[in-house]
Amino acid sequence: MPKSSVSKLVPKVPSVPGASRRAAYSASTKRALVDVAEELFTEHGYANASLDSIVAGAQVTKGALYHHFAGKQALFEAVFERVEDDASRTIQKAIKGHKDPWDKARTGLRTFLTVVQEPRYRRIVVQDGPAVLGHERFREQEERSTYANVVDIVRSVLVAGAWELDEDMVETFSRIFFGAMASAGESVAGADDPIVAADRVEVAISFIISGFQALTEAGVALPSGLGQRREPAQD
Amino acid sequence: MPKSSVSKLVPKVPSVPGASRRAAYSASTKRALVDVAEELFTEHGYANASLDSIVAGAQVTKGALYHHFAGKQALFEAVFERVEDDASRTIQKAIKGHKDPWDKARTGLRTFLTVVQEPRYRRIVVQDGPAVLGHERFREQEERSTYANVVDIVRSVLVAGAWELDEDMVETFSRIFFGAMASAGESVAGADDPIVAADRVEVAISFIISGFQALTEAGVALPSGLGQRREPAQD
DNA sequence: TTCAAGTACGTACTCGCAGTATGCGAGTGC
DNA sequence: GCACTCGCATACTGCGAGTACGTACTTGAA
Repeated sequence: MPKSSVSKLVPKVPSVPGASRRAAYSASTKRALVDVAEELFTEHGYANASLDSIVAGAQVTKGALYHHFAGKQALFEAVFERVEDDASRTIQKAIKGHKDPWDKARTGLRTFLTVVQEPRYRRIVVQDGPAVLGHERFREQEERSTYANVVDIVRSVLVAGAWELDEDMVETFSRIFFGAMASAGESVAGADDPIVAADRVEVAISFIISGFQALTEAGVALPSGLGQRREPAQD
Repeated sequence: MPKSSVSKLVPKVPSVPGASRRAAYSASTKRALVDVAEELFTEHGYANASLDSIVAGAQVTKGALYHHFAGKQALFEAVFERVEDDASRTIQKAIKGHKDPWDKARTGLRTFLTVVQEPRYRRIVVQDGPAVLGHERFREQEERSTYANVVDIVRSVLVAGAWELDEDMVETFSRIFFGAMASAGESVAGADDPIVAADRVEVAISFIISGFQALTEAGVALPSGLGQRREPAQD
């Protein structure tokens, strides 16, 4: 029994000028798939969200799914990308306009702590992301979105501190802060009172940054010429 | 003395006095299962390591597996626990004897950066752990092992800094440093030259800690009375 | 208008794998 | 010695990802 009549659920009409009618419909079902997938992946997790339930939710069949995506993982990746992009954009919006680096850092942190509380971000990016995509692709995706913001902020702060750093060191500091924020975000999201917890995190990180500033004033330099130090791994 | 004629694949003889022969054999197969599972989970990941391949590797059948474990996840949990415990013990051993807190922190960090390079730790704890166990159980497990070490170290450092902190703040700082270390560890493990990368991480974190020390000398206090600060964050 | 080609799906299957039901022999307590 | 239950083996079930193939509707050319 063909579904034939398109009476009920009408997809969005071709909003992209120049695109054909068919292409518009196609894009519409693809979006529907990603929408439903995001919802079910968030609610049940990657492993417990069956493709059958996803295509059912999107009112299509597996044929449609496999026409648009190479498989379950590819579908997840599409969802992942969207969630990450949204998060990244939210942060960028928030920090735009702040020119003082410390101020920018604080705002970025605060925004991140908000974003990380969204269920979809926690589940899809933080929890399932690494396992499903694997280290490799997970990192690749991150680099182009949220992590890039962190690098940007860290660079501003370090430059403001009048430290001369090679890029490797910026990388290292960024990784450290990114991890710190992610972990802190987790504890915030899981706290009884997220607002209080977020405040605590902010205080703690501000304190750490204060340490940076103190070192600036004291004229302490970062050791340069990394890569020379040798230590026989285990002592 | 047990009969020595049991030819090949002899399981460990009852090394636990008081335990019956049967119990010893049972414990042996259980260990074999966890051993093989650890290996295959590490190599192929949780999702791609089939129970059939695990029981085959352990030279038993699914009957044995389901006799000892409730299911695949339970088996993973046993593996996870062991890997975490090993890591925790390694770190504890390393920092034992160091009484200077800063020194202890540095040693702990260095050891952790070594541990996190073990494939089994990266795959089982870092990559698959959160997805398989879920936030809840993952955190529970962590709290009793590696994370506990971090809390210990952070507490020493903060006490040494002559700061008076409530436990919540110790928690917060610990989370932050734990996340920082985990993330840093990831970048170390993925670097072209892990030794150089580890050095960079050490320098960066040492620098941060130096900031703490600078603040100590400057007599800067941490803002206390957390939880009062409010920010109209909707709701 | 017709028609050939291709696109965007739908239908019906396969196969691998986690989990289950059940049987059975070898220790173990009495 | 005897019942019993423990530790495991065998055989099966069901679910879910992926595949092969059919088909209606578009689209562009003649």
